[in-house]
Amino acid sequence: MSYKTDHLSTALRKARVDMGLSQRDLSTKSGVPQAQISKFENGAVDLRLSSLVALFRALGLELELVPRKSVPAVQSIVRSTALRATIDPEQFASAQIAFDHVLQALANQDQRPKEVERLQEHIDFLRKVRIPTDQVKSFKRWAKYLERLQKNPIDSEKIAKLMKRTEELRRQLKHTEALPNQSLRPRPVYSLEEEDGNA
Amino acid sequence: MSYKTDHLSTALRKARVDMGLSQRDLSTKSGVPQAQISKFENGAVDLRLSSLVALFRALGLELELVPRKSVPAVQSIVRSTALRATIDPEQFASAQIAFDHVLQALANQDQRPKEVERLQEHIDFLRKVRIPTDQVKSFKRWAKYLERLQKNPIDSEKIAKLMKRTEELRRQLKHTEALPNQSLRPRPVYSLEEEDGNA
DNA sequence: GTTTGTGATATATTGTTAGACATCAGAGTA
DNA sequence: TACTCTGATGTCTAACAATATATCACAAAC
Repeated sequence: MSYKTDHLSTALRKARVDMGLSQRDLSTKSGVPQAQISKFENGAVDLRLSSLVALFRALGLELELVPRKSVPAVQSIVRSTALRATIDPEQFASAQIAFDHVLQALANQDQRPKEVERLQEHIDFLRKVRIPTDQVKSFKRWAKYLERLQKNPIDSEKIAKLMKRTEELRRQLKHTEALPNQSLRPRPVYSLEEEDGNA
Repeated sequence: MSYKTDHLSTALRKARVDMGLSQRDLSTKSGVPQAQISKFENGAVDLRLSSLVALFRALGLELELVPRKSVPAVQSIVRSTALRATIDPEQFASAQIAFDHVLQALANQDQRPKEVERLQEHIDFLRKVRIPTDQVKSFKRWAKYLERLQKNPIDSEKIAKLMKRTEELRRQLKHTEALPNQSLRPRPVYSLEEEDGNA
């Protein structure tokens, strides 16, 4: 790699990790095979523009052409807007769906209304914060557990564990201030149909 | 071209033209064949990153990764710093050398000291302005004429024509204000050795 | 300790750019 | 008219990305 484009590959890796995506996730989102992503991130391949663009677009990034003397100014702008990682919207959406399923299951059992209420409050909190980059992994683990819960019958033990994990995640994020003007329409527990994917 | 990178190709063409470079000039500067440049500018090829970077670097441009929401801010910064085109430094340097050659020839003939003086004044002016993008072509034609002069014996008729063309160019640029703090060390007529190329 | 997710590699085939040349037509100039 | 520069296009071979698929080692979670 003599032509020094390391910054692009490292930026890709950083952006991907910050969004909590694995190489395989990004592969399905962008259409670029996981093997290619790995090679690119390690500087072992000279990608074509089309592949590059596909990768970056999937991460919400654009390639811009900047005069060399304006590079510092541009980078400072970018830094200032990217202090916190934004979880991949699709990923958050599926976490929400899973969470709603669980809540619904709990409501059907109409037991422990107090716990339902607390869980609802927690997810509302998570909905309105942005995850600091170093805690994306925690969020992802939590979301994954939620998905697993969604697929299996729920007993009281699992509910307890969900409570515990949710509160632990929230504790980790307690230093994260809420976004000022993010509308927080209280999503009803029973509305499960409004989501859909976008490629 | 479904992946819509037109802005990169049009930006390349614009930057290249603004610097007064032909596709072949850019080809020699960047190492990318002229045919590829033509195809890329017309969206007929899916270049590899290394080729892209070589092209952009040769024009003093860098590829930067920008979050989609920051793109407008970045573009406005770039626009504001690129109001005027900067002539390719190497190109200007060779124009200077040619000009000095001509001046020296005139000095050796030690005739028309007044005209020598006026020409010197003109080149000093050209040295300290930036060329508006729509007049790059005029500058280039003038520089080319200078180069031709350098290679052939100079007679009084040619001197007259050089005067005419130089003054015409300067007239075209009269609305161009001088750069405020560009040091204008008066280059002596007889120093011809100080230039050298950089790839 | 078994399962799962992760990133790094390997192989094989296919497709296309890279690269070096060669034209070629149009515009501008001598 | 002839000459020059410019950008677009075509041809050929070799190099290499694109793609699909399969492992593999490591770590974390259950």
